[in-house]
Amino acid sequence: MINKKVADILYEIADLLELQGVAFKPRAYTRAARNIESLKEDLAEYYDGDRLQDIEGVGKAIEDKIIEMIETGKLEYLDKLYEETPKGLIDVMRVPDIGPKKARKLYDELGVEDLEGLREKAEKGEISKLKGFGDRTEEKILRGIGMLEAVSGRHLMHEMIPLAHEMIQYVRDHADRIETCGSLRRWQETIGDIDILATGDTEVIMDALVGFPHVEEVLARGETKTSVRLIGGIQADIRVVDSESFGAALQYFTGSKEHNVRLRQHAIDSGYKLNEYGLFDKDSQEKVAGETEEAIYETMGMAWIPPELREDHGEIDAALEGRLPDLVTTDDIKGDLQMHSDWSDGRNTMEEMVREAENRGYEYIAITDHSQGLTIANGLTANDLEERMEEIEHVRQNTDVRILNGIEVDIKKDGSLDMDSHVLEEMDIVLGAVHSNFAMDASTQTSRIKEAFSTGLIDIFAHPTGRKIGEREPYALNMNEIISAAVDHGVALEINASPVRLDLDSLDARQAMEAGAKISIGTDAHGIQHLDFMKYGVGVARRAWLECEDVINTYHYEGLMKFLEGRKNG
DNA sequence: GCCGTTTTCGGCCCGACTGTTTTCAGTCG
Repeated sequence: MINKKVADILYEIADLLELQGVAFKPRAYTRAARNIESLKEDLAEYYDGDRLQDIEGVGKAIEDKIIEMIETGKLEYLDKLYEETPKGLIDVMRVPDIGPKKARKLYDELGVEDLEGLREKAEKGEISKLKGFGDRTEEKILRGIGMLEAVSGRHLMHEMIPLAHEMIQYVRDHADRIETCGSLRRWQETIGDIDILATGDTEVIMDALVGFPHVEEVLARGETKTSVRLIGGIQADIRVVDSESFGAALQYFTGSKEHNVRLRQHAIDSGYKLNEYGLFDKDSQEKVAGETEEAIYETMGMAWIPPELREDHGEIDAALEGRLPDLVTTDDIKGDLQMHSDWSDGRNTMEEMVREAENRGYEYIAITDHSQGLTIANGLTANDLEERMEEIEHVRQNTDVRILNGIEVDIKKDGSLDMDSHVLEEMDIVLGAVHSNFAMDASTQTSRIKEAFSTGLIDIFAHPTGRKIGEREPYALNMNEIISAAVDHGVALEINASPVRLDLDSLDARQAMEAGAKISIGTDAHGIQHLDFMKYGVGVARRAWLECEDVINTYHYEGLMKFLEGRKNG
């Protein structure tokens, strides 16, 4: 897929144009980049079919640039922009409170070309002498650079949720009503900052917030909005509104930005104006909705849109046409199809895992310890599996939870499986996964995996891309081919719910669903507390527009068996 | 640079907060 590469260049053009003070074009490039990024098909196929302009946001000029990139691997326009505007200025813009205008001014008047130059000028006190800048700005810049270096940027969901909850608990008693919004409410896989909305006495709530023990610095404090920086450089914004505006504020503060821009445009087109205080009739200025989110969407002629869908990925049109999906929920989950016991690298016994599954009300679980090749994870041999079976039989006698005798079998370099086929045929469920030779090129890696699918022995392809967020890039892969092979062989693709994996991600999962593939959400638990990761996987599934029928572990036990046996017979 | 059952030209979301200014531009979400 060249999509990501092309999108990144378009983003870069947008940044550079913004630095030049060019109006509107940056938005056009950003929009095109976003749409290309979320494209299901390879851009090369649009090129081959002469359909590039079918992509929303791509007109003649951007089409020409994409063609040039595909045909020559270069883009003259980008080189020209570099000559006029140093690339390092894009980093300068990432410093809080520095946008395109200030970055440009620093370049024009002080010759600042990158972060290092910015630091140097700030330390020398040259920045505060510039017109429009002052001592406070200079201090802020120095602090901002330090923060950029300390914080890699976004944070993982499971680290942010406890912090957000703690903060809400701390402020709750002082507020009438309080909710998390932003990317947390949308279940985005990584979180930039914590957004909280409340109603009540503004002064009291803001005082409570800045008194929260983890607050390191108050970044801004106004009448309705306060921003603080918490430990680890995490920013939290709290906004207080009247209860009659709560729905409008919740909508606005949940985002995404792209969804809001599109929704506000739709409001204008329908004769309204939408802001965080309500939906207003354009002519009379009369408020027609605002207390609830539902009323805002409904007044504009559409169904309420679940936060997970609010990414401007087609949800507004779907809502207008009454074809929003009936999204899967955590309550729909009947069992967990990937977990490890102390037979391989899990921390808990099978018995303990089963008790926790009972607590969660599951109908079934699959115990999927690693296979022999994964020695680092104490992978099991055929003999081990026989012994483990005795324990499974024993535990089965004391529980209503159905225990599937499973394995996560390693897919070897040549696509063969790390276990004899007659052993795998005896298992209730087989997960296949790649744990080595990540560095193959895309076509070799894709063939390797398809080869494994063609054995007919794999029920679920686990953590399909192998990525670990912020740690390891996904291996090179032709996802289109993998998905269509999965459909052909009846292999379910996993959404691995471990918060560092979330693999498939929501875009791939949506693509898989649209191609007719089935999905399994598994926690990959290596201990009882990890079974709680299910909610993150469901978050991904919801962001992928998945309904119950798409997700095999929403099926009752009989339904799941039918799927697994249907595969084997098919 | 893109787009169009109000437009093929003239629009392009909207408001809060800060710092540096004496009324507002820039940044942010």
